[in-house]
Amino acid sequence: MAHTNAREAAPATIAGSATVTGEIAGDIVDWFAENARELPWRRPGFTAWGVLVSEFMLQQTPVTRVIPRLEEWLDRWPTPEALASAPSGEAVRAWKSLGYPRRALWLHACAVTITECHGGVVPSDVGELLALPGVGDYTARAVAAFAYGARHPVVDTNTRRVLARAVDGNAEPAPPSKRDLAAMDALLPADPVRARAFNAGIMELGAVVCTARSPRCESCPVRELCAWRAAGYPEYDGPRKAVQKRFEGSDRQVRGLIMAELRAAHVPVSHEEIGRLWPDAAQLARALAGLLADGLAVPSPQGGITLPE
DNA sequence: AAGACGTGGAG
DNA sequence: TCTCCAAGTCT
Repeated sequence: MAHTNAREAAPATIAGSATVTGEIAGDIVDWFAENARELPWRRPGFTAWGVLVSEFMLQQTPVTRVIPRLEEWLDRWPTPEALASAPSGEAVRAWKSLGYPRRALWLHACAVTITECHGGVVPSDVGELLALPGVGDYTARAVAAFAYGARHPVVDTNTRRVLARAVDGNAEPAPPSKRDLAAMDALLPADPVRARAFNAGIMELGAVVCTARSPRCESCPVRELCAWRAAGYPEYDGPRKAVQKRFEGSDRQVRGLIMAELRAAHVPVSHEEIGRLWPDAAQLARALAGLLADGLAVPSPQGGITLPE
């Protein structure tokens, strides 16, 4: 398996006790203070709006791909009000090839709601954040914690993997569940400043050390406390994760081709032009129908298809 | 509550 | 080449 060079002799450690989990949090906070990457959203004075935009872009998308889009976006639309006054199609166009373009539409809708219902200020309340389109358990708490310093458990895929290994002794986390929030909450330092650092630090640890493929256990700050290591790095034995379907030839690929065409065009794209994008007419029609249903594409009064207003 | 939803880099 | 998977959310 992939962890061969990370394995070491299993120490006799009692993992999972309150003491150990408290040490884990403290060690991660200390490690993060020394090892945090310099990222745009960690710059002093980065706005709550910037945090919200970055969290949308980071959903299922690697940091390195997000950074250039984020900088462009915030230069152009530095406030929710600025984005709200632009056509939603411009948001989709500026999203470029980040993927999952519904996020651009949702982010635009967030800007409109924030402008009209929240006085142009990104909400700090988790309930109000959850009410925004495209904002789920992760993003709502990430904004509350990172933009406003509130003490909430922030649970993403990195956090779940680190907790699965260090606390539960499993190679991989169980499928996401509401219980993850409670589990993280139990580890969260009482002090909001440290809680914030722990939330960010455990994500960072999962992103750069306790990675999915080849964890760098030799440089892990909680190596000595890790339940997975203590158990001798047992392989994952839970339910098999659903295999992601092949992208080549998929409806997703066809949707992507159509969206790329709409982004590139500044006049309506004719059905004939769309027809040239993909040989399978039935699949193409299905993809286009889906985009129309999602509001990512709209019929133009003059004929053809465009991005939304 | 599985499955849909983009894209591209790494191994 | 091909599989995995990356700061999730929605239905």
